[in-house]
Amino acid sequence: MAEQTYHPQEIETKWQSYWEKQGIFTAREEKGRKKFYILEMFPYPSGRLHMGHVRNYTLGDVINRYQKMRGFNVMHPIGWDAFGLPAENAAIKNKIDPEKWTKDNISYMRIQLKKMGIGYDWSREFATCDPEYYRWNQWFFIKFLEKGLVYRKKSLVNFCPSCETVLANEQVEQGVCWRCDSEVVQKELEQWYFRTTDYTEQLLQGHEQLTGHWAHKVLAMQQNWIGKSFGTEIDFPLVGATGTIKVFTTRPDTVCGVTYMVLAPEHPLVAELISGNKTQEEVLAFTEKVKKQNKIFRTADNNKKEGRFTGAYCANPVTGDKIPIWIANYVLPEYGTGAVMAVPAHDTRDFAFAGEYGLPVKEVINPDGKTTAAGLKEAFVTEGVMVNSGQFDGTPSGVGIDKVTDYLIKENRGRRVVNYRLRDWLISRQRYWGTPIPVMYCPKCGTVPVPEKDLPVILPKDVKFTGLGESPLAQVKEFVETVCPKCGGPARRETDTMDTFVDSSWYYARYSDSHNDQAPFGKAAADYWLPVDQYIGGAEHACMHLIYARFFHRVMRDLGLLSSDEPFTKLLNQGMVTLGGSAMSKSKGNIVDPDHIIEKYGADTMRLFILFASPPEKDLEYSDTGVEGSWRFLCRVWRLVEKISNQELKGSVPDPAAQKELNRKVHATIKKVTLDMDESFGFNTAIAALMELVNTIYTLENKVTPADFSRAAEAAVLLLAPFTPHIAEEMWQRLGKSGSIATMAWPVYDEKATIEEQVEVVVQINGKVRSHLLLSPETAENEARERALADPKIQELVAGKKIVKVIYVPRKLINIVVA
RNA sequence: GGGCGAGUGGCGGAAUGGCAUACGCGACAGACUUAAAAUCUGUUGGCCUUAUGGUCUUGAGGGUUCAAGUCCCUCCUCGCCCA
Repeated sequence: MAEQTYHPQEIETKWQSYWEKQGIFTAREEKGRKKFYILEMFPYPSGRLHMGHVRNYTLGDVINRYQKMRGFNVMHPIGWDAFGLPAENAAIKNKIDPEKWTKDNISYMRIQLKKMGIGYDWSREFATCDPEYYRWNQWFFIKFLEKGLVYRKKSLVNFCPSCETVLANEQVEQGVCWRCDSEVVQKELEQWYFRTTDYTEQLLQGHEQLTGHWAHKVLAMQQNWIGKSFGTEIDFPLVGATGTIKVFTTRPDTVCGVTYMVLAPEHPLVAELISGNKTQEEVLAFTEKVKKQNKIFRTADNNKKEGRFTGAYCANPVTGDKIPIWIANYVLPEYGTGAVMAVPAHDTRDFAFAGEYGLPVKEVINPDGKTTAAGLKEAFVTEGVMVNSGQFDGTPSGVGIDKVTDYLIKENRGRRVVNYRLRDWLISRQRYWGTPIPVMYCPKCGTVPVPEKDLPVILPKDVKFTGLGESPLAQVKEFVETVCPKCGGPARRETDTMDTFVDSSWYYARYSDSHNDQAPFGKAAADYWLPVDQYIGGAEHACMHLIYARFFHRVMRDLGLLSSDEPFTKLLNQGMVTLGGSAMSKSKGNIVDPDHIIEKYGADTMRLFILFASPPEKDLEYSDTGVEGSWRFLCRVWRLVEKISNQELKGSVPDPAAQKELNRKVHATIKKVTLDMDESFGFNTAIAALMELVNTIYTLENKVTPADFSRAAEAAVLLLAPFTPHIAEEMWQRLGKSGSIATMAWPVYDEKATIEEQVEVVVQINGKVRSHLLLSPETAENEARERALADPKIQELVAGKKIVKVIYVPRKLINIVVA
């Protein structure tokens, strides 16, 4: 046997520099030519690539190369999500400048991406920490301000004590920080917000055009997050005082069962209601304590409900009953109106609270329309029939919701309202390594935006990192102290920076015109390239990046910067790469380093493994033997081409049936691979089909002419090109072809050639396979039936039985149903 | 508690309602070799059977259908999101 001659290390660097020198993946706008914009979520430059990156960028590159071969004008850019906390933490820990740390990481990871053979248009590369980029964050901030889409407000906010900064709602998962898993606490701070809620309905409605193109799961997550609910707002007038408490409820049918009212401790009426009360001090202390509690903890079902009576009462607008007003930890200020009408008989939490404090339970919904004699053991939360509700008695609760609401509207005590869970996006961060918020505070003029001509507000260098307290920028005198552009007097700069999700909300649009220094991007370029045709990334961004970007896109549209409604036409969410069944992580010590795989087997083997091991959406378990298998397959294809280039093929007497079969397999494979690429992201099955083709070529090697063999091998090499581009280029060259395979046209199949002359048709009796027939695919039903019944085995089994019917599925089966 | 998704050989996985287990890994046997690696050939879901063959099998149980991994209902387990 010949010595191994496939040396990926040599050919991979050779073709990587070829692609770069020839500018194979440099994209240019070409009017009239159909574009395809493929993008993967850009990486945070954490240091080195991990297998998750490898998967993400490999998937993107397969689509990139495939669509290019299909004739599209493809743009496939890359850049760096370069602002963020790890750089700052590294600075605190190792006394390295965050900028240097970030840029060193980028340099290393850029080399890694190139070593993977990803075909990027590097001319469009940028990092979000470049002032040329973040100046446009600042520019957007000011445009948003002009449009009233930015505002500053003091309120209780999520604060991560470990990251020393506030967080947006989306960045708190189950009560802990999305980045570091520390428990989030509440702090009252004055902060900047983007008015995402102006676009709530649009974000929801935009789902219509994304349905079918985005993972159902992601759309469902966003829908949950936006949390639209229809309900009734009811006014409960205070007793012995003017004013009302407004509550939002989705169950107005239970209004007669209200036995107490609960306000969130943050509710604006609290102070007034307890004022002058004997227990005022104690209740106040209680509200202060609860305000600091974690929200998830407060609302958890199994958490102990705590509350205090305010001493005040309100009246039930339907029954007129006098209702005590309580304050409790389980009501949050941001849900609905921050006040809840408590119906212990029909709400689990209210029931628990009532039990804790001995409050009455009044049943108003019952499955049979009677009352439960023994009293309720738990809340009855499902629908039933209204009881104890005066004029509404006997009404089914579904109907009751409308009836009660109509009554309240007539009485001017309520209204139909739509409630959303989505809040405005808190973008202030008390950190250094981010975009400075371009605002200053002047004692005379108040809050003054930095004039457009003065942008960018540059992030100062040589900052001290104490890791404590407010933004490190506050310590930089030269930065903070400035001059008010309005009055010329002294002013202080805002020292908070922007959430880094601002950076990633529009980077995909910047790629259309990366180096524009007059605007974030030109309209012509944006209109040519946008939206992104295919976006790829993890589903963990469903409620963060993917909502923010959709919001931003629409704002950019309304600013006249671009013309589409949605940023990402199609979205593919790749699964995780696991080892030992769990996600790779440093702390678990189950890391596989892509560099090592490339060193040992080359990038093509790594790419092939990752594509073949699992469909893109599913989790993928790393396996050394799986990598070996991919390597073996590539060696096998390589030897195929060597037989041609070394002219080892013997010109044996060709067998026409084998020639025809090989040709059929070639066309069937082109068809299978093409459909897998176009319809699903069936890269694993496409590769399986290629393996079958290669197996067939070997099997028929001695029964076909060298020309037949070469044609089949050429097709295999072309089909392999998007997956394993280096070896494909090299083989293409060795097959005597000129030009880069990356620029070749995708092979076309002949439908007629894919049809088999004879197909095996199964003969079933009562659904059980009893025999097989070889038939032409066009065999008519009559003939097929005769052939089946003539089969000796079938005759034996059918003998003496009555044939009820015969089902014939051409090319598949004949099912004889006997009595 | 609600919503969504998943559950198929020893393993990763494949199957427009039409032969379940393609392709790969692993394992076993053989060829080549002094030997090993590499490569090549063959076998490889369970049970019964010398074989031919039979029979069972896609988390569990029902149903629809000539035919169900696939559609419907009930349930179990796991994952994710929301509460």
